[in-house]
Amino acid sequence: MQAILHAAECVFARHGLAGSTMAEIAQEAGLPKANLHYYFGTKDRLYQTVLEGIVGEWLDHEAEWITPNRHPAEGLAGYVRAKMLHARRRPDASRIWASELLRGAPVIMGYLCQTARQQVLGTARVLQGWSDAGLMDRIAPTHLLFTIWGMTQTYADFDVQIRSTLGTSDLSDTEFETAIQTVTTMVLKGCGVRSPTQLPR
Amino acid sequence: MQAILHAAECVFARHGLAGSTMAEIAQEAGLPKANLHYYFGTKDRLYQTVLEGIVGEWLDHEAEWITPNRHPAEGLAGYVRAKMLHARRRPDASRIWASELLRGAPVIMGYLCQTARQQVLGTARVLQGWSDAGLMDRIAPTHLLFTIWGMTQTYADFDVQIRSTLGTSDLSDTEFETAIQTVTTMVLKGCGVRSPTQLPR
DNA sequence: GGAAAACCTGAACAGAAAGACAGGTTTGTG
DNA sequence: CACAAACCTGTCTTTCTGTTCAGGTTTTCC
Repeated sequence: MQAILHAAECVFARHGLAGSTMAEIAQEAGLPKANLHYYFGTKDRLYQTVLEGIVGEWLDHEAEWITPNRHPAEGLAGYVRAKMLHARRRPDASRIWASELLRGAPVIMGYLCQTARQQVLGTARVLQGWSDAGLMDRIAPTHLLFTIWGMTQTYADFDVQIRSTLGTSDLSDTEFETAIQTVTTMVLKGCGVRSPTQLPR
Repeated sequence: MQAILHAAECVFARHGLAGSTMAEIAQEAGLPKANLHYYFGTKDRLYQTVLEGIVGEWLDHEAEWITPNRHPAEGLAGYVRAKMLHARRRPDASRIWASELLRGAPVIMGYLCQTARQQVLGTARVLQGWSDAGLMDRIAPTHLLFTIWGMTQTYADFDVQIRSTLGTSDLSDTEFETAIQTVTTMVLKGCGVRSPTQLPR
């Protein structure tokens, strides 16, 4: 059951929904194909289940780090780091999410337009608040989020490109730390975040 | 012939390689299925041909904008704008490229590790030169490129997410101009690019 | 004008993959 | 222990899809 979901996540991440076969997922899970159908009925339902498990992770760190009572230097840095670590720890989840979006999000459109949208707009309001309080530059809050998502997801979704450019078979921890540093710097300086030594709030 | 490639690009962008069928591409092109095979033999070869047409676009603007004799303020802003406009003008191409990378780039791995890598490293050297000349901060040059790619591609690949967040059925020109502004600002400030009023070079 | 080459396509084929199902095994429960 | 419920799986069926091929049409070139 859990093994199936794990195997499915792995296979879906490699080949996408259409490119994955129940047979391969079954083999990855070490189970007969019919077993998957016993638990999940159809391939689409299995995919949907996997996706639902991933969906929550997407906005996880947002509410934790981007809050009104934090200083943006702390909030943004923490958020970026959390997103980057997520990209490193769960690249399969990121890829499935990316693949779903690439197709136009047929399965999770509802979630995207409802729950997700509300939370993102809420986060954007916090960013706006930080700007209004003079803690950082005026910058389109939603677009700031889009750019952060873009930068961080790149490290999960397109790591072939990154690895082939750097010429390594996989990113070392130190190289990845450089990546985090770079993205963090881009965000903090890019938003003109004032030093947090001015007391928060 | 050209119609086939165009139709294929459109369909591949929507469903990915595995999710696309020759029948759908044929229909999109208004031709019988057998015709596609007459020209391209196999589905894989058709995909490869489409991809080869796209591959070149990826690095197109890099050599044009990021050159030693430009000031980084001009070079980076121009590059970002070019990439963003490309994302807007040819989202299908961007999506196919993204989809290929997501799968681990089985088809274009060779290109990626050879031609592409060399050019990217060359560009990185220009960025390094700008830093050395004191025109911008010291920042890991390759990672700077990765972040730019990430931010710009997001607007093509994941535009469902962007549209659903903003609550519009498609991005207006002015909204997109805001996006370009935001990304440009993030990059220029993020790299600490000095004002170009100090005469270039 | 005629032959050869290139172009085109309807119909059939072969393999793969999703799903159905019947029958078997284990687990839980009174 | 007995019975039911849940669990499991080998095999079969059906649908889909990439590909082939035989035969036709148009174009090119002498």
